[in-house]
Amino acid sequence: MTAPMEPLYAPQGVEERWQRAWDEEGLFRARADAPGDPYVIAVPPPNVTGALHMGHALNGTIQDVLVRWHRMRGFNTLWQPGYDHAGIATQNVVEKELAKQGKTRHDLGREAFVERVWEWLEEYGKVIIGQFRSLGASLDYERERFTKDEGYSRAVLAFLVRLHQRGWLYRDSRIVNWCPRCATAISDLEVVHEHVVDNLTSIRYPLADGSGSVTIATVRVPTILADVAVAVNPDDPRYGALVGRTAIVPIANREVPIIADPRVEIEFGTGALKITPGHDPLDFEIGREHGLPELTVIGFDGLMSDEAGALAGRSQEDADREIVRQLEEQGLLAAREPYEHAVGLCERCGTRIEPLISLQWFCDMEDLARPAIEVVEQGRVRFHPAQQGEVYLHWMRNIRPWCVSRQLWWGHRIPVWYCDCGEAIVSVDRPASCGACGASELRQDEDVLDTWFSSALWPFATLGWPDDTADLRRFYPGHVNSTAREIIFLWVARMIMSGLELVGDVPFEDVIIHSTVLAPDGRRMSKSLGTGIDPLEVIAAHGADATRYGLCKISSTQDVRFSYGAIEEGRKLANKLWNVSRLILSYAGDAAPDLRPQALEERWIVSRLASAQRELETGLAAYDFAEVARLLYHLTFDDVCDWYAEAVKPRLREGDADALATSLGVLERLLTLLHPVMPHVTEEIWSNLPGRGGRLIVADWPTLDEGSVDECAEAVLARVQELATLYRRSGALPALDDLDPDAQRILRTVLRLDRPAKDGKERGPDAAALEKERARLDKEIARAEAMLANERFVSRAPAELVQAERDKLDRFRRERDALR
RNA sequence: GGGCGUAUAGCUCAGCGGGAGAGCACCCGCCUCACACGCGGGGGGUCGCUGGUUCAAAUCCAGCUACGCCCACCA
Repeated sequence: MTAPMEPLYAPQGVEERWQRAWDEEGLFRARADAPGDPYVIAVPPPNVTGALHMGHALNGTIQDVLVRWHRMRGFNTLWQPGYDHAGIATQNVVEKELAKQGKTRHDLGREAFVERVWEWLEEYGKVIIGQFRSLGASLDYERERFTKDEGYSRAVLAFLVRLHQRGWLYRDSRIVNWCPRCATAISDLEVVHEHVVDNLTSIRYPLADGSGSVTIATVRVPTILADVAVAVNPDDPRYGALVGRTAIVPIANREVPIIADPRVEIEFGTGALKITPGHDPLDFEIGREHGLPELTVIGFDGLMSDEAGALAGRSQEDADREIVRQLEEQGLLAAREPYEHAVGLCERCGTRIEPLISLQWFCDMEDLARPAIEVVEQGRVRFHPAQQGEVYLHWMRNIRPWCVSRQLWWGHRIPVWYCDCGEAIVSVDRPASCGACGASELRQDEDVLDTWFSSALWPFATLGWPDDTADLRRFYPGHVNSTAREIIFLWVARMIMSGLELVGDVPFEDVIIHSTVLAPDGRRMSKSLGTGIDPLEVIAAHGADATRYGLCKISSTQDVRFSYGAIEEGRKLANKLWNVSRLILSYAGDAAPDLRPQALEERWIVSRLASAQRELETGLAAYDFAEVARLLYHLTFDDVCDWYAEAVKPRLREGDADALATSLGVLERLLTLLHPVMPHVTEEIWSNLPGRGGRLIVADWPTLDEGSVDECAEAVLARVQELATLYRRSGALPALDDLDPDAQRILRTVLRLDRPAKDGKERGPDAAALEKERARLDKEIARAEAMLANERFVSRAPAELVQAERDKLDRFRRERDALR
């Protein structure tokens, strides 16, 4: 014992001390040559610029509970930590720093800017894994990896080369989501949608032969300058005669064909759609299929471009006003009304996305997706909860090409070299010369890869892939990936695809999609809303164990409100555990722990521990951490403290050898079961156990045999508990003659029947309480009798159910009689 | 527009085919030699609404309402 155990458990100091000790003793370390079956989880690499938030805390807790449980069961556990370089996010952070000095990245130039990012990371980045420590996360901190580490970077480039070899990679000018502020393309998954109110403007396009006009509707008036066609649905009876004729785009005065395309919605607007391949994804597709020109009037800065003529350099809002004014003058404005619709925003900076045509690298995904669909269909990869697997499958079955290039400076530079002769060489290392013309003047592609392109390799690039390392052979495939719902597609799907393609096996078997933690009022936790709760502050105030318990407790549903009540419950559990340990240790001191029970309360608690363990293991295996928390709470409070400890106390005082040994055994077992959820307080108490060497973190998890549950003892105790409640409620104690002597002793002990009453305040039978109890029993008896009188129930319900009802009726009648 | 989820005690949630539960809050009684951050007892609920299936529905099915999330090329 390091210090006398105070009645109030204070996690502060204790937790930090154990975090340091476990680490220094190397208990988190995983070695390829260590014994035991491997159990592997890779922590979702947080952004290098990030700080621990509640989602990380929940996810870290879930993973740590699993990892600690498996470690105790003798698995060779590897919980791999690390960081994601987070290309666009990190670049934005450093650009903001520069902006404070009035500079842009272009003032520094590419090399100096990237150098600046590294410096920034050195000073301010990479703090979050350290914050995981305060949660008690038993990560192998020595294995910290970064997606921009040298070895990891080579893996990323090797992935791209492989895709090229497979023929899935291609470069093309296509329409992409362009963020004018970040000045880069982003993937569909990095676009967030927000509802806004714009104007829906209906514009008359005169027919070239002067025979009338066709009216289109748009929310983006300025883009009419880049219109190249008007499309109608071929099945639209209103427009059948127009197809093949020519319309004139107002302002631009351009003659464009009227074409038919089934993707035009007959119901929407006027049923006629202006086609602008340069500024709309659907129009782009229609344009390519109909061989239409691709005009542009908006530039990469989001402003009207030179092609917009007189409006060049103006904002789209200005252009909108100006064009509407002119249309009105010309009598071509048919209608203009407010219209609510969804617009795409950049996930990182909130800027409105411009669909623009640009030259990018794309990867066709169908062949990558096919095996990744199969492994989920076949159950080789399972989602928890299972419905999330359907979400995954739906997306995978409709997968679209992935735009992997980004016009950023911070990231993995695309390993493609261009020669003036037109040759493009895809290679991990810079080629010495052009294979086609022999020239040595090669230019590397300026762009970098999507940050998710590198995260996709996390489960095996961290183990040394593409090299055939001992780690890779030992620790791949892994077992569990626990993550947030919003990155199923961005990350989980791509890991499964890359693992199957590059290593030939799934990266993990179970995908846990954990809850989204909402603020206590049900709103999203966010800094800007002021609804965020910092887990570090919660840990500092209530302790890591309490926080872990609380997070487990609330982790059951898809969305869950953060609750201080759940944390508080965890704190009370830690305190309760601490105090019952003080009780047992103060008596049992140097006894040798034993779990071969003699007396009834011992047989009972040993049985309870076993059945609770069984339920606990079921809960853990099903990733039902809320159930795990519930079980541990009731096991500790109700079973161990309120009943076992109360019952055994007099025997402990008397120095009964069996009681001393068993109570220590019970305590040890309880600490073992609690350790995965509450590692610090349990380790602290464990270290106070006399003559107990070693650490709880690596202690043996008990194995259960067939006879570990004593149903008889549990039944007798249940009867004792009922009688005690009846007495406490009514002051009346039924005859005990039919009770086991041990049971009578326990009842007398917990009810303190052998103690003299104070101040003559002897509590006699309470007539009202007794009457109430009688009424309750009468009701139960009537209900059971009615059921058994129901012939359909007796004949159709399962026999054991009918028997159970008979047993209940007997018991109720017995108790009713006892109350007379 | 498609998909998913949630509606049970004042609050946060469990239960998911046979006696309405937990924690917190509330009321009453206890400083009982582990813990007053504790112990014991108690009050409080047409289990969102409407139908259906069943001997039996909080629990299964259908529809409705409200809220939340994800996906989506209706301009």
